[in-house]
Amino acid sequence: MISSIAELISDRIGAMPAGERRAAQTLIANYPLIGLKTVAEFSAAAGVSSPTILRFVARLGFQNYPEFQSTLQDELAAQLQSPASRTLNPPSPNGGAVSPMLEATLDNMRETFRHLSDKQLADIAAKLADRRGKTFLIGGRFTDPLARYMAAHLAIIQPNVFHLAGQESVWRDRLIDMGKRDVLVIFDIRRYQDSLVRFAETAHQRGVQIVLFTDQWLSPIARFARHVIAGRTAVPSAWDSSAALFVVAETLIGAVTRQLEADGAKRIRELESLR
Amino acid sequence: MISSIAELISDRIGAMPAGERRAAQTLIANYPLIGLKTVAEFSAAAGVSSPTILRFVARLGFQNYPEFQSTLQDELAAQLQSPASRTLNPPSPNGGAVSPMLEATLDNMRETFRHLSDKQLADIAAKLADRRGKTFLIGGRFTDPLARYMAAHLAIIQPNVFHLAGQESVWRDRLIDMGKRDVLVIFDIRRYQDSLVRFAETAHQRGVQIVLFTDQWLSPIARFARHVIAGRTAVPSAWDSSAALFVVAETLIGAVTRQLEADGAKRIRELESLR
DNA sequence: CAAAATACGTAACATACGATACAGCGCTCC
DNA sequence: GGAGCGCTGTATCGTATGTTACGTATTTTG
Repeated sequence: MISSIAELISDRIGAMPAGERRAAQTLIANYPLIGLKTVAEFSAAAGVSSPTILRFVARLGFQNYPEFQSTLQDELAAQLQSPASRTLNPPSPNGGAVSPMLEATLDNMRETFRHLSDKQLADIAAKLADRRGKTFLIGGRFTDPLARYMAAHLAIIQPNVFHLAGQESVWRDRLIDMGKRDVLVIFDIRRYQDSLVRFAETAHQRGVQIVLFTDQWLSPIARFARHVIAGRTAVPSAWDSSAALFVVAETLIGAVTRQLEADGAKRIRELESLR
Repeated sequence: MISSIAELISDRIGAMPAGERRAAQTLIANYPLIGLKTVAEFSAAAGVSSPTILRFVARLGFQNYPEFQSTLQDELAAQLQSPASRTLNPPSPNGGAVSPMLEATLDNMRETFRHLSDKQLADIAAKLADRRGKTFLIGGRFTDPLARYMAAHLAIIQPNVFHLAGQESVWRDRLIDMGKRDVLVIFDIRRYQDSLVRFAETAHQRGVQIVLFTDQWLSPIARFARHVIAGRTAVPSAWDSSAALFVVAETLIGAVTRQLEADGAKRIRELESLR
């Protein structure tokens, strides 16, 4: 079974004429980047002419050069999504089914945070800590618990935090309370829910600022969102993992708490005395 | 010092207009591949027009789109040359407040799983997959969302899964439905809730098998529990972290799903057709 | 609330890219 | 040694791509 272009090449390189073989070798030498550049650059690097490059990719079975490039990109994408596969096997300390799941989850978190700057988180935290407006939280089928989790914390350190639960008609009616100063935190990963998208759109039209927690393929809500947090969700399981988003949520909770420290501490003391 | 385009983006994303921010988000979401495609494809993926993409790369300081692409390719080349650098300690690309939180969380997970044997997880999974009895889930103030999350998944692959919500009196009355063959999954971390402890005790007396998710100091419920999962919760924040428990929950969900594969798949198909 | 500034998209444009036709060269096999 | 075949490069063509100008919508500011 041939899965990568690199294999395909080494399989057929024997049956190639000299010029095309040089093209093949140059591509293998610094795979796959040369293949993503233009035909002219590729040909220059290989020391052959453009048509030779084109004949080369044609011999590999591609209809045209763009098709060849797309395949290379897809290959690269698959590689980049699962860094674990590249790490020359972390020799699993306990060999069972646990390890791959844990490793994938840890990778997901690292990857998620790699693309998440302090500044971005700080901006969102500032927005959530801004007490001039209300904060609403809602999630999809599997992610609503994350919304609840976040709401449970935020509601303690500041007033006007609401988790939208129950039937669609119930929370849709609450749109009437939402305005420019309010923030709506939405959790939505595949398969994206129409009801949430519609809800987000309406809220957006009312000027509500949306903070979206989604997966790397971005829920359609992203187009209405002020802030988008894209978490990695792929794990060796039948389900997607929300763990990375969960950790981002916890990080945000911590950041908001820090910002509200003064007021928050006072509030917490008050709450304590209420018990 | 800004070394990668990704950092450059997260540095300036705050100062961008809406459209360009969408472009930035889509690029970050599946970095860097979108940026290697054509302007048209990029714009389509981001849901904006081509000029917006060009203005976006211009704002990042590039003279034209090809220059932007070249930089991305160079970056990719450097990454591909040294795969290890990605996984072995990403030398914290953002040195701010994010990193300690993330690092602590990752440590918590590793520690949690270090004391968790495959066998233990397999036993619990087997118990949860045993369809002769019912499964109840409940959690404390901050952990109830974890119970919900788990219930949302388990309820799909098997019948008789119930999340206990609402007022204490409501779920206490449901004790009457619980017996020897049933399983009660409880999430309880500091500060442990009396109501939950009492509930667990009664359930235990009725012969219910208890699976407890708690922190490393062990909730008093541990006395009654058949299985105890102790997760690390310490993070540099005002709150404890439930992330490690969350990952254990996801792992269990995966394990149960695998055990029920045959029946579960049939169930899922049925559910699909119900929509 | 009005006016100015900024941002965004549509559409036309120019360029650079991939594709193709053709000619020259070398190699192989009578 | 000559004829035929195959491989390669040059030059040209059509097109897809990046670019720019302009009008409209939206937001911001006084």
